[in-house]
Amino acid sequence: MPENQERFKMLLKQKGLKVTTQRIIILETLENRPDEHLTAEEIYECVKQENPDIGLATVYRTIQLLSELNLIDKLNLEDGYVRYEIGHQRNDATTHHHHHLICLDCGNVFTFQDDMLETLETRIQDSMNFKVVDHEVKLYGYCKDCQKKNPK
Amino acid sequence: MPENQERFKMLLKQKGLKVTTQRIIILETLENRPDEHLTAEEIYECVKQENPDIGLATVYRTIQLLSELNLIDKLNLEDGYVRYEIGHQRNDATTHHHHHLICLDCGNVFTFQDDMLETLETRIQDSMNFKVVDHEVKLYGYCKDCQKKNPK
DNA sequence: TTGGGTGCAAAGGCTTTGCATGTGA
DNA sequence: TCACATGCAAAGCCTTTGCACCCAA
Repeated sequence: MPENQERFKMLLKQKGLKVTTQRIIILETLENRPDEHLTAEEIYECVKQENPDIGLATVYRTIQLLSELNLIDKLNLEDGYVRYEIGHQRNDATTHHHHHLICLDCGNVFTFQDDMLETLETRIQDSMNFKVVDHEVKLYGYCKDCQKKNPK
Repeated sequence: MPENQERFKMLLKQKGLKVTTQRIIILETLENRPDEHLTAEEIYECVKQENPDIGLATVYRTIQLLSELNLIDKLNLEDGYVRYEIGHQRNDATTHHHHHLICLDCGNVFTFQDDMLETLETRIQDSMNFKVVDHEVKLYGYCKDCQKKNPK
């Protein structure tokens, strides 16, 4: 798990950037919550518990940095906040993301992996002459628990 | 094509809302650009040519109304603007959208329809107990023309 | 007539930026 | 030492809201 941290430090050095306490804490915070999808404000709240003096601007700047380095992924649920999650391990070199199931009732976000999209991409590539390099899939609906709570 | 307009007028009356010049012009503007994905500001600029006195707030309010009535679709390209397009004709009762191909080079947005997603949805429904009611798919890559311009 | 609609300007709310100070290498 | 990083507050920017006036029905 601290694999990401090593990678982060390496990438920072490579770019002539500095390894600061704040940057490490922010990455750790995200690593400790692998299945959550936190807003900048939520990350800020978590991080403040470790380092009360940190500024929200630093959170925003670090998030942006982590995102550029592909260590975290963005997720936009169209509710006015951009959310972030630690990048999921990839054993190949692709930048393909996993996908999201968003419950319209409780708002929970679940993730899934499916390689059917690869087939779709090939099809698009052939039929429309469009070279796909990345994709994003969001499925909206009702999760198991919410279906039970509100049957019908 | 003015089918949407009739539908709009009907829905407005049904809800006790009024058919105003502004509302009609805004819908017409979107109908006249079926393959574009306009921001509120862009819609405002177009609409001002028909009615220079219109206010940006009215555009925002009408867009929201049209969106709630499912006459237009939202599209978020994560560039800080929400975009809108006239709803594409559906001969069934589903709310499924078409999908988008977004060129990372020229920024153009292309649309495509593919029913493979239905299969994916069924699969998710079975394997994860998640009842899918809507979906959104975005494929990022390079369009035909940009591939020609920048071969590699 | 009258309740919804519009225009304008101001306010909101998330995110970015400027600047003086702090700090890792 | 010194360039990069941080904190704070201010500014940006898209969007929403308050309010007085306007106009479909």
